[in-house]
Formats: sequence, C-alpha cells, structure tokens
Amino acid sequence: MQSRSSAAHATGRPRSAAADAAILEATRAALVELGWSKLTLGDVATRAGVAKTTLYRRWAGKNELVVDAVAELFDELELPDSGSLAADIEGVVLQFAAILDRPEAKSGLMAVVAEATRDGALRARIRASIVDRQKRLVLEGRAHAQARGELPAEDDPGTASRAVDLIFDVVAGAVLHRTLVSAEPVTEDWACGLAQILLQGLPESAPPPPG
Amino acid sequence: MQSRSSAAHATGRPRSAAADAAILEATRAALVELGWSKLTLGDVATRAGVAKTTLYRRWAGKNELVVDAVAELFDELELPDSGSLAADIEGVVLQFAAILDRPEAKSGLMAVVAEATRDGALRARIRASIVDRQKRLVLEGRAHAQARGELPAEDDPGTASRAVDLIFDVVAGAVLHRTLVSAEPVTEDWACGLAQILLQGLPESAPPPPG
DNA sequence: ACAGTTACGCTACGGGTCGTATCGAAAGCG
DNA sequence: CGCTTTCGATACGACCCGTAGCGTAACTGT
Repeated sequence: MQSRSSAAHATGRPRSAAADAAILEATRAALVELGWSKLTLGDVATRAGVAKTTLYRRWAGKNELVVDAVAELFDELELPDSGSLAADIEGVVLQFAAILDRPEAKSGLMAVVAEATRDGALRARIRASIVDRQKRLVLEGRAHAQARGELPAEDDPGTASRAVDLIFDVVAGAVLHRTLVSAEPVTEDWACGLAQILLQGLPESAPPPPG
Repeated sequence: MQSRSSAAHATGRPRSAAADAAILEATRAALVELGWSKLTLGDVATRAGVAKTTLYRRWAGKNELVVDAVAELFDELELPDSGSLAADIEGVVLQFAAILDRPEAKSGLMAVVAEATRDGALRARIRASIVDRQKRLVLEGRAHAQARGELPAEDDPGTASRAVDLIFDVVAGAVLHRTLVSAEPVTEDWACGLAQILLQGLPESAPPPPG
C-alpha cells in the first residue's frame, strides 16, 4: 500500500499488517461519524487501537491516509458484461453511484480532491490509487462493444487514449456531479438517460416512458 | 448576500457594505495563497482590515464564507449565442473551465462541496448560490437549439426538467472531473469532443482531425 | 542464546487555531 | 441628545497538531 513493496528491510521488527488494516478501517468509520473536517488523527489512532506515533510513521498526514482509506472502496467495481453497451454503462454507473452514496466515500473523496488542487504529490497519489485504477472499466467496456460491433475499432493509439479519457471524464463526472453537487439520487431512469445520451446524443433522445 | 435583504433594521449603525466586499475579496486571496485547509478566519479578517468578531457576526464559519466568496466567480458565465448548439456547448465549456482553472475556485468549490455532504443547510446554500443559478445556461442553450430546430421541442414539463438536470450534470460534471480529478487541461479539442458526444453519441464519433 | 535492528505504546510538549466574551468607541435614527 | 446596533481590540479556555523521548516488544542473523 505504501513504499514498502515486498522485503525492503529483512531485519528488525516487521510492521504489523493488522495495524494497517485497522487504521484504514478506523479512518472510514471516523469519516462516517465525523466527516472530513472533524476527523482527527488522534481519534483515528484511538479507534484503531494504535498509538498516534504509529500512524504518523506510516502516513504523512490526513490527506494521504484518507486517500488510501477511500481507494479500497472502489476496488469492488467490476464491469457486468451484460451483452450490450447500454446495459454495461448503466451497470457501471449504478455501481459507482452506490459506492459514492456511502458517506465515507462522499466526504473523503471530495475533500482529498480539493486538497490535491494545491499538492501535486497528493494528486499523483489519487491518480495512481483511484482514477487510473478504475479506467480499466472503460477499456473493458469499449473492447466488448467493439467486439460486438457497437463501436468502431480504433487504430491510432493516441486518439483511442484521448477518447477513453474523455468517456471516463463524462461518465464519472456526471455521476459525481449528480451525487455530490446536485445532491440527488442516481436512479435507474437517470442511468438509462445517461447511457442514452452517450449512445445516441441529445437530438435523438426521445423522452423515456413516464415513470 | 445574506439574510438582511433591504431594510430589516432601520435603527442602529448599519453594517458596512465595504466590509462585506473586502472580506469576500480577502477570502479569495487567501484561497489562492493558502488553499482551503490552511485558510484561517483570523487571517482573512486581518487581510480584509476587519476584526475577527465582525467576520463571525456575518458568517457562521469557514464553509458559508467560502461559498459566498466562490459564488461570485461564476456569475460572469454567459451563453455565447454562437449560431449552433455545438458551438454554444463548446463556448460554455471553455468559459466554465477557465473559471475552474483559477485556484480560488478549484480548492474552494470542491472543499465546500465535500463539507456539504454532511451539512444539509450548506448544501442548500450551494445549490441556491451556485448550481441553480447557472442552470440558466442549459435552459437558454436548449431554447436556442429548439428555435433552430436542432433539438425537438419538449411539451411535458416534468420530462423537460429532468432532461435539463441530466444535461447539466453531464456537462458540468465532465468539466469538473477533467479539471479536478483527472487534473488535465480543458483544451478546445477536448471541448469539441465533448460537444460531439452530446450531439452524436459515442458510435458516430469519428476521430477528429489529428492535431 | 545474544546482540543488533526496527516497530510499538505511552507520555509530554510548544505552537497554532478555534469560537466566544467583554468592553469602549463609533455611526446612524428619532 | 438618548437609543440601538455595529465595530475594533483584546483575552480566554479548549482543542488538535506534529514531534520528541523513552522503555518495551518482535524478529533476524551468527
């Protein structure tokens, strides 16, 4: 999870892996109860049953700790190879929205993103731990759709890469904005409407059946 | 800007309007230099040339203050009635991105959104001061496009309202995600690609000319 | 078994910010 | 000139920060 990859130091007392897990779990619990602003590292340490010094030995501060605590939440995302691009998009959108609905994800993620605007190292950490990690969903969905013939194959790798980035920004950004800024729920209807825009564009989007 | 609308108290010493402006300006300056987390109300008061108590008399805390300070930034947005829906979208996207590029908007906006996940009153304040205020752009652009025949007219007001909300989430969310999460610049090419998706959908989006 | 090395828990500390209270002076109104 | 409200200044206890010091625990190589 951090710099210690496999066996950097073969000597001395090893770091407790259980402590890592307990700290991250305690961080999420504190995010739920207190939110970002009232979360203190001393409190997290108490909840996790570790000393405050132990916590500071592993993470540089609140920002880095919360990034790692939140990143774990997004690893459960997976593409539901459902047979059509529209259904794939809808499925991922609903999964993503379900995670963002959890208070520890909401308050934690946005707060570290806000801090990352003034901290390049934190920005890199977020990208590596969360963003780029989940871009695989777009890649897989795109590949499936191309195999089905729903999307044209792309040969130029540069263009393809920019397209994937754009799609990721649109999909993730829409869900994020809906959940956090507009503060309204992501329903199946909404996800369906989003998929419709992505597949057909605005003009052809005839209104969905009332419901 | 706050509860005092026109003439609530005709008696006593009136509140200095200049102090309000100075405080909001000082808040933005502090956001640029220090960012959200290191911004302190005492510092803002000093910069504005007012006492800390004056500041607390008008705003409940950091959150409310920054919302008001940031909201003013977004009022300069306007729809560039450029003759086509694609160009209108591109224009608004580029304007929005230009504002989000300013550090006081970046760090301030995301931070208050993060805090708003645990504070309903703050959420309402953000909606009223920022979000709903700018939704006018979607309404205007949609009306223009319908007058041009680029978009079908919508009769059911409920469906139309949901469509406007969805479009707003997609456009604003995409720019927000691109700027703050992906942390990459919104270029003209990118805005063009976004408009293309919105108008034509993913499948027909042939790659734009290289450059 | 023993020395060497690293992690751990605990406690304590100076420094900073918070939000509030208090007070006298200033600014408007009748 | 009285009344009301705001303003500036200062002081205050409470809290959290991040670090330092120390003795103990865990693991490794010879």
